[in-house]
Amino acid sequence: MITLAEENYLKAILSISLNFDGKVSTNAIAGEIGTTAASVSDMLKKLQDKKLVKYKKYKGVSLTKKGNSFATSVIRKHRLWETFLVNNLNFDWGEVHDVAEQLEHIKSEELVDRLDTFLDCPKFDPHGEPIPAKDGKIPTTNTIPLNKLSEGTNGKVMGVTLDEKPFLDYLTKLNISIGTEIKLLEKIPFDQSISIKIVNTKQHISNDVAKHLLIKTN
Amino acid sequence: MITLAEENYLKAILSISLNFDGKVSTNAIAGEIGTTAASVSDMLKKLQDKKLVKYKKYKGVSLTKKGNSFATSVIRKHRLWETFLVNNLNFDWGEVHDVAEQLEHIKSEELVDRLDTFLDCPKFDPHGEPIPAKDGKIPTTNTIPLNKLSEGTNGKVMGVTLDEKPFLDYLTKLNISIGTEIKLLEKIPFDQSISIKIVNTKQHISNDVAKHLLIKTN
DNA sequence: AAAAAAGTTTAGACATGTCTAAAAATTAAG
DNA sequence: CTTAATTTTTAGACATGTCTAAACTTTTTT
Ligand SMILES: [Mn+2]
Ligand SMILES: [Mn+2]
Ligand SMILES: [Mn+2]
Ligand SMILES: [Mn+2]
Repeated sequence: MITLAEENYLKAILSISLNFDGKVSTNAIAGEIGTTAASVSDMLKKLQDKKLVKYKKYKGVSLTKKGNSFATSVIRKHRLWETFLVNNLNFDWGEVHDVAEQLEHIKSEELVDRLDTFLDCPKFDPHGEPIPAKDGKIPTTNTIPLNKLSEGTNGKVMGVTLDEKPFLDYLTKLNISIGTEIKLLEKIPFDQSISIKIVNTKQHISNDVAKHLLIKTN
Repeated sequence: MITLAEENYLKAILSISLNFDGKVSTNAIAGEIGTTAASVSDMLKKLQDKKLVKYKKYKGVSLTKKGNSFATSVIRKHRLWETFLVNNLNFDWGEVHDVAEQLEHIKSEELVDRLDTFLDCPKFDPHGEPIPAKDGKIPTTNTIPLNKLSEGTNGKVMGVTLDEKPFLDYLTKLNISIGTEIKLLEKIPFDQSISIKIVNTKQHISNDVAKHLLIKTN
C-alpha cells in the first residue's frame, strides 16, 4: 500500500521533472512540498525500497515506470476533483486547490472512473491544465507562456500553470480567465514586464505573472 | 486540529450511544472500530484532554457537547457522500460505505455545505439513515425494527441500520429495498425468525436480518 | 466473602513521518 | 588545486497511533 505522504512525494517529483529535465534534486522536492531536505532524504530511501523511484545518494532522483504511474494517477484525481468542484459545486477556480489536495488521496479506482464519466471525461481542469487519462496519457496543447510571445501577437488564454488563490484572484481582477483574448503590445527589456490588451483595455503585468499564462496564438 | 483517528473514535462513540444508553464501554468502542481495548484507553485520554469526551477510568465514556458536535458532523459528511455516490455516480447501495469512510474526513465546511445544496439537502441517505442537518439536528422517523412488529402487520421498508455489502446484497437478492411493502406473516418463537410477504411472494428471514430493517406501519 | 472471570488500564515496543543539528559530499571560487 | 559555499545525508529526537503482555479493577460465581 502506498501512503498519503508517499503519494505527495511522487506527485512533487513528477511536477518538478515536467518543468526542468534531468534528475530531481532533494532541495527541489523539499521546496515543492514545504519540508526539509532531511525528510526528503528519508523518504527517497523508502520510495527506492518500494521501487517507485531510482535514487543515487547525492545524485538526485527520477521516477520508475511504477512511480510515474502512481504520480500521474494522483494528478488525474486532483484535476478531476477540481473540475467537479468548479463545474458542479460552483466553487471559484481559486478555491479548489486545497480541497483537491485532500480528495486526490481517496483510494477507489471505481470512484475515479465514475467521477470521470460523470464529468464527461474532461480533458482539462478549471485552470486549463491537462487531465491525464486512465491509461496515463496526458492531453497536449500547442500553447506558449505569454512571456515568450513576441510583440504584436494575438492569442487566447488556454491555461494557467499556477493555481494559488492570490494569483488567480489577481487574474480575475485583471479580467483574465480561460478563453480570454489577449494581444501582447510591448515587452519592457528592463524587467521583462509586458503590456497587453484585453477587450480594448490596456494593462501592464510583470514577467512573473506572464510566465504562468499559457497562450494559443491565433 | 482534530485528526482522522480522533474523528473515527468520536463517531464510534456516538454510534454506540445511539443504540444503547448510558456510558460507552472501552470494549464496545474497540469492537466498533476494530482495534484493541488498549488503543481505546490511550485514545480516550487524548480525547479527554481535548475536552471532546467525559471519561472516568473503568467507568466508561460519553461525548461532551463539543465531541458530539464533531461526531455528528462526521456522520453528516458520511451520509451526504453516500447519497452523492448512489444518486450521482450510480454506485450500488452496497458499494458506498468504504469510500464514504474516507470521504467523511475531508476537511472543508464549504465543501459540505455545497455538496448538501447540490444534493438538494437530502434528509435520508441511500440506506434510509437520517442525515444530520448543518445545525446538528437529526431527522426523526416513526419506524420500528421489523422483528418488533406483531404478526399480520403491514408496512413499508424505510431504512436499514447496517450498511455492510454482504447484508445489502442479501436484501437485494430478497427483493428488499427502500420503499418495499412488507407484511409480517408469522414469527417463529424457537429462533425468532420470521415469515414475510413481499409483492405476493412469501419469504423467510432470520431475526438477525429482521432487526436491521426499519418499518413504517400502514 | 473469597475466588474466578471479564473488562480495563498501563508498560513497553514498534511503525510512520517529521524536525534540528552535525557530518559528509559536491560544486563553486579564488 | 585548495578553500569556501552549497547541497545532501545521517544521527538523534519527537509526535501520533498501534499492538502485545502484564497488571489492575470491577463484576460474577461459587
Ligand atoms: Mn490544483
Ligand atoms: Mn496531496
Ligand atoms: Mn455508511
Ligand atoms: Mn472513518
